[in-house]
Amino acid sequence: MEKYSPQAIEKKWQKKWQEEDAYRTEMDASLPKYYTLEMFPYPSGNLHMGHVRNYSIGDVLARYKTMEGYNVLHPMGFDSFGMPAENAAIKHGVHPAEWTYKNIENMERQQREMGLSYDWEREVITCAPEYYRWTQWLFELFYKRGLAYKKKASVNWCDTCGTVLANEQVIDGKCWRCDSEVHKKDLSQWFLKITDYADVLLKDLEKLKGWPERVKIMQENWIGRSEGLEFTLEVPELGEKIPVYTTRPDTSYGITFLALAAEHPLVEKICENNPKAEEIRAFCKKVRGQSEIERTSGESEKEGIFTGYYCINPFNGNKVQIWVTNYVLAEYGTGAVMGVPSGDQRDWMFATKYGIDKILTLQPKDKELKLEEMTAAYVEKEGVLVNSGEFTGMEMHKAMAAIIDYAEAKGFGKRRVNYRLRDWLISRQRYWGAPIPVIHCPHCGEVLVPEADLPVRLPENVKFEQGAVSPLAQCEEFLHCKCPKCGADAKRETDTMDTFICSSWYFLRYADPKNAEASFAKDKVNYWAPVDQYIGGIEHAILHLLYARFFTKVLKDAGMVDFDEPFTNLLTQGMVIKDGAKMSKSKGNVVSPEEIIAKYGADTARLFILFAAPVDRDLEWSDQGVEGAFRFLGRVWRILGRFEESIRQAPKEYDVAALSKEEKELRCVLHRTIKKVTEDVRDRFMFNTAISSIMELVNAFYAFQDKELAAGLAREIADALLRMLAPFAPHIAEELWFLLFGEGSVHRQKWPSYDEAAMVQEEIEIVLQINGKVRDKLRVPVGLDRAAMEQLAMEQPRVQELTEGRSIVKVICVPGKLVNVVAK
RNA sequence: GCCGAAGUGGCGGAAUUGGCAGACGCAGCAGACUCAAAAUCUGCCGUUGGCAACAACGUGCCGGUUCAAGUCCGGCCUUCGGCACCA
Repeated sequence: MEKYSPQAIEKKWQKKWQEEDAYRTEMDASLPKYYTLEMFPYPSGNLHMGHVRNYSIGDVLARYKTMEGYNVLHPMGFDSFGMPAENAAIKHGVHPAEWTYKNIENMERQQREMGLSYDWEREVITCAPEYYRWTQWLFELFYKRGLAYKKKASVNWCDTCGTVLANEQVIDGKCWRCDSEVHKKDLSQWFLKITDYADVLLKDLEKLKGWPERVKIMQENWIGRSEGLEFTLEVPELGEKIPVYTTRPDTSYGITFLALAAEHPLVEKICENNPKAEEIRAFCKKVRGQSEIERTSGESEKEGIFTGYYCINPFNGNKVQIWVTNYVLAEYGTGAVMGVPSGDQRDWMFATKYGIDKILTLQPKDKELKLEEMTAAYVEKEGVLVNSGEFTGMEMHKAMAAIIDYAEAKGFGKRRVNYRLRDWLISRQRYWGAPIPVIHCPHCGEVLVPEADLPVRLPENVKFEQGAVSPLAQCEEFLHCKCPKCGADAKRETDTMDTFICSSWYFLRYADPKNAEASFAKDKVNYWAPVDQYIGGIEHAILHLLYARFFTKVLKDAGMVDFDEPFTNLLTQGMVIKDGAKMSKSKGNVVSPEEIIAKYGADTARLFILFAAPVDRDLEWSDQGVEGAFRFLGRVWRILGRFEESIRQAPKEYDVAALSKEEKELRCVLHRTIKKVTEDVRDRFMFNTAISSIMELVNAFYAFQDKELAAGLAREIADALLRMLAPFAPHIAEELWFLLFGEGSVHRQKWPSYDEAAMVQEEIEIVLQINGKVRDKLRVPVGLDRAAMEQLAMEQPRVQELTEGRSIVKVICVPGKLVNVVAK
């Protein structure tokens, strides 16, 4: 055998696999299916180590499940609409499509060089008209079901990107892509009604047993369900009622002011014929002009202005001042909040600052509170009501329910559930996205583009200029059209869809990627989906994973799929870091996968990245660690080379009983390794320890390098070793399989099974402890009972020596493990 | 502030059900091979004391349960992540 040379053998097998369509998958209802999926990448141009990790994990699973006899779907595609392509167009004058497809070509090449077992026939590219046609079709489905609507709203705007953003895309008040500050703008925009599904998106998290707890908690927080009371306070002077929402109805008797958001619709009415109108308007203008960061950051000062008007607390008839403030959110609840200084710290600070009254309504069971002695609101989650009319003396949690009942009975309030989740803003003022298939007709209003006319194609002849409005809005040939209903001159919608729409259903398209009649055939999707194992980064915990769940639920309700959750199991991989920080160009700590593969081969790159850390933890990149992985593959190569002759000539069946004691022990190691690796891969995704075990097996094999070894056993080891190695390092396993066994791919073999009988040892080592400390070790026959163990232990000179002159309190025996002698 | 995860040798990490702490790998040290080096193969490798046998200590900190705790319980500390004026 020649020297291990990954460059030569990897190219050879990649070519062969491609020629033979080795990873083509077809639907086969007679086989159990397994759908494993890695989050598809944005075609930025090059793979980074995060991709390598993601795909290596997925490929191990896909190959392992195939060997276990599953019909495996393992596809790949590109999430190829989005800003960077358009920015490249502005900067370099290259068309986004050209830039994107060039990048896809390069990344595909890199993926092929990794030796990944994708069925490339199923590739999905979201910017292709054959795909976005169906994205548009799905938009129309949502529209017809009342789940897509356009409305004027105060929305997040990023100047740098020149577009609006969804709430989920605003991180700490900044744009998720370019990190510039986001501010509010009043615009007419398209939304998807994800809030209609808030309740079921929350409730069904319970079904996701195979999801990491932290991801579920993040979604739970994001949805933000709360229960409370909505009730109205009358404003007699204006003949108006102001609704408020509270989760603390038990404090309702303590209202001393009412706080309106600066955006509240009543503010304008309040300003009519109001001597303070100018002042109030100026205050609102100032507040609304502030950025999200200024308005919400940390302990920003609470400010407000008294309107001169009063409303009536319906519980006790108290007259309550109406204020406009900077700390009430317009979009949450009703945009108006009851102010209870004694029960809420923000209200306390506000009332103190502006000299507003305070009324105590809650105190601890065993202690009387006095307002004059308090320096902060009483916010504990237990207490008894005071100054609360008929509810005085009631325990607060009982009072919450009783007060809600009271408000409902009197007809001024209602029990209500509230969510933090807002509707999903999906329109983008950009070119490189799927056009929203809507036509605005002066006579008919909003009209959907007829299904037969889909896709609404992106025009190719457009200009890209820095800071300009969307190229689509300037493209006359795109803009002007006829109304499909009445034939009048009409205009197209020029907004495109958020790319997260494209990625909310791509995993379904893989089941039927070339369907030109529908987004997918129902039987195919119901065979393959839901995804059995989804793998990707934690950064999508809310964004993509919430949207995809929403889409799936809508498609279920529309009768298009039979399942209501898209991803049965989710694995969130850790980041690849170097020198303690995430790899990034700005930090200069990027290691290029392409260079690593060129130097050591894909097998080494894959093996290292799977071995260096458990999949869900961050992984510290180590150039020396890569060397180690490479050395290990070399060791495998050499030890099999050492026994090449006997492996080739050995018969499949051989007499195990004739093996020497040492050989039997080696065979025992082999079968224990098979068991361990199987369990680590199948049940725990502990690829790092699976690889360790294979290394231990190889080390045990090396003990025979200068000795005679029964040919049958050498063959048995080589056979199982290569099968186990195949999912991790597919090329070297294939090459050695070919060299040693000739015909047939290792990847079409069955996963090895272990022989319990081979794992039985005649003797095992047990530990002797005195008072819990290890003092000796002892080889004993397997199956020794407690009494015999104790007797044997007590006979040991070491035990006698150490317990001499002491009284034995008790002796604990754990069969097969240890004896602990407790002596005083 | 609320919620969550993590903390083990020089480093990455292992210990799955409470039962030998440190598997496997990296780095380091030594030996074999070689004129020599590289590569390869072999051995050693938690800390302290000791020539050694061995002993003491050791899984963020303090305490507890237990014959036995990295693992269970109570109380903290640190780091990272998510949410955060959500009424």
